[in-house]
Amino acid sequence: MLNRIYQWRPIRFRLKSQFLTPTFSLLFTKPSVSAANITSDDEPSDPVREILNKASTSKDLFGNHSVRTLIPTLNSLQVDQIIVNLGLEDPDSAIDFFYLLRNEYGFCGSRVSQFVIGHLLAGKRRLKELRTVLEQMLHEEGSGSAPSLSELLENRFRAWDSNDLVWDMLAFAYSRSEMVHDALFVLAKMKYFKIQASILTYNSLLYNLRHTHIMWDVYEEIKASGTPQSAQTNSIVIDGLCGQSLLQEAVAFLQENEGKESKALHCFIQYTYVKVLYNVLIHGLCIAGSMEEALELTDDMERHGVQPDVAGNIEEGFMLQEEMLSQGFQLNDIAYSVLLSSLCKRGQVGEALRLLHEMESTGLKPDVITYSILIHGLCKQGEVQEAIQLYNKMWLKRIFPNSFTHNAILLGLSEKGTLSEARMFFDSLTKSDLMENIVWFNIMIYRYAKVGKVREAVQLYEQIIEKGITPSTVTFNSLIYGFCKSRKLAEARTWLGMIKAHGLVPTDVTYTTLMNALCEAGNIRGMFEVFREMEARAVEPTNITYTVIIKGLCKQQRLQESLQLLEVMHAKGRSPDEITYNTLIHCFCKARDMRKAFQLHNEMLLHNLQPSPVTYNILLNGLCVNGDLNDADRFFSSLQDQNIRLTKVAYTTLIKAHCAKGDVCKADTLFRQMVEKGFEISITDYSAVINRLCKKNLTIKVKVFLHMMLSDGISLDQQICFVMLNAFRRVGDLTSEFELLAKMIKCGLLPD
DNA sequence: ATAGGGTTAG
Repeated sequence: MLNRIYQWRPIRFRLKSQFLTPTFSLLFTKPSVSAANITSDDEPSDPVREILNKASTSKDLFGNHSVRTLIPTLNSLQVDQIIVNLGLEDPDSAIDFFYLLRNEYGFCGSRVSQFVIGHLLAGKRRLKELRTVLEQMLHEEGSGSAPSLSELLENRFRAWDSNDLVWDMLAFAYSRSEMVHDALFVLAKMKYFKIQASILTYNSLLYNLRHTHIMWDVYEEIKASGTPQSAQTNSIVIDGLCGQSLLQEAVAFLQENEGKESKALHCFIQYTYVKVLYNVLIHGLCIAGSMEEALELTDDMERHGVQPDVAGNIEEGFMLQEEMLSQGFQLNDIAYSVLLSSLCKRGQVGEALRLLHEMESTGLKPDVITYSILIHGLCKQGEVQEAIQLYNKMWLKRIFPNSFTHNAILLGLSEKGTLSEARMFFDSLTKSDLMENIVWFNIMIYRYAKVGKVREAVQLYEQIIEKGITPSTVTFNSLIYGFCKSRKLAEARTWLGMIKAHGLVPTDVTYTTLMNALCEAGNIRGMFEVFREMEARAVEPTNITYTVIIKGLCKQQRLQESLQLLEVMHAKGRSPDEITYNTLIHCFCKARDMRKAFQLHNEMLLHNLQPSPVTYNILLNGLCVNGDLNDADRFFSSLQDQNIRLTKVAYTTLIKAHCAKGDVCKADTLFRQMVEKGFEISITDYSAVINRLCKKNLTIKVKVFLHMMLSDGISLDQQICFVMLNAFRRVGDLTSEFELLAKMIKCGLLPD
């Protein structure tokens, strides 16, 4: 049967010269297999006889000086003669002689010598060495060599002890070397000679062929040959079927061949669940229109060796899942974790929590990993309180959090909670007996830096040094960021030096942070100096670095150069993102070039970049400031018509413009729209409108907005009250003035 | 077999 599978292409017998290293000035020029035409009966030539004589008289053949001097003069034929003769008398000497030639003279022996040694090793059950010798031979011969090697084995070694073992090992070695056709050929020969192949050889072949239909031929062959199967055999078949997306076949195979506790089943369940999950997610993303994410996920899937289904097989996936559940197949805890982690990555934490409960109700025990995945997911979604509840729950269950868990919580607290909350948790971590983690410090230092508390940041740095913890480049980057935020650029540069002093390397982030600060300070020359140092140190600029430079160029009105840099980015594959474009669009708006601004917006779409809400805010503001307000209105409406996501800023931008330019009715309408959309309205938003109305003495409208604001439950502040009082006074509206004064007294904004 | 983390640009 196996012969049928593989039709041999004509074999070209390859002449291979074998070389001793040139220092020994001897070439073996005989083709490898034809060199085999010797037997132990051939009359040995002189050096051969001499060495063999020495061997029979001396125990230590290779310590013998005259043997040593003879070796470099031997040719391939003579080596074969020695090994064959030694092998008959004293196998150990033959093996030692072979290793000596190989290790000290770089000579591997002819195929005959290798097979002789192979048989001797097989006889001594030194199977690993046997495999190595054969693998080396196959490595030298390459694929397609099975017929010639088989022929040699067949003609010259048929009667040798351990010949069966060598055949089997030859097939195994071919299979392991991924020369599958050769392995099949050897197997076919073995079958012809009625030599039983071992299950190891079969499994290896099965594994190599598991993604082809030939797998079944091998499988049938195993069954027919009566070779006892190993536990691995079925797992390989299942793995292969899953890899070929033949899930129904896999189920059928399991039902026929496996109990419910088997390894093959586990292999299957995990595979299927991951696959079903991926497909459901991809399907969902396609429907939601996030093709990019869907494609990303498909890549991810293929990287994990899972073939995605063509769209439409999702239903099948679900049915399969149900079928499996109805048959009493159970997910194990790890399969649940895989599922949970994928859901969390997609932001479907609620779904993940539901699964956690399902898991618990089926009697499975979530472990520290399960909990960490969930806690991390919750923190990423900003649901830190939920995460902390879960964290407490795992303590109650005596499942102890590890560094994964702690980092997630600290990061969540520092992002969503208050700084002092994060600090309390940080202190509790550093006070406990845990191994201290530089990442905890980095998180806190960055947070302090961000809010301008450089002193606290530096104190933490000093703690790091006192405790003997090694700071990372990120530590210094965050400190530099802090000094930049506090506009202490000279000190920021000092810390750049600290990186080097600690034997660390400044990164793109280091340089970009500094460059941005210099740019903000208007020191474009300084920015370019840092950029030159970055280049000199061969630190690759990122798209962020380029964006900063573009910002700098724009500041100096070097708009053409900034556009050129945009091209450079495209050319270098450092693709500009929406922030790059926003920066540029902002610059062109400022330069009152709305045409170019919109052209850049279109270019974004061409490059498949989704303009962000910020992009629209910039463009809207540009239209409000530079153009006709009607243009701004039209643009705004068209965005609304296309259901494009807008932020509150889009509304307030337009509202402010209408207030300032006098169309208060329009402003009023927009304001109500904004409220209806459910945006949270603050005193700043009301103040922005009221301020502008007061400036124009439109006190009637001021009273409308004041009323709206109070009924919205927003309390007054002193500043806006004085603005209104002045306006009421200017227009002579005494009643309103006194009413407002009374309100202020009530709120404690004025001493009565 | 199952998990991740800190820093830069509008």
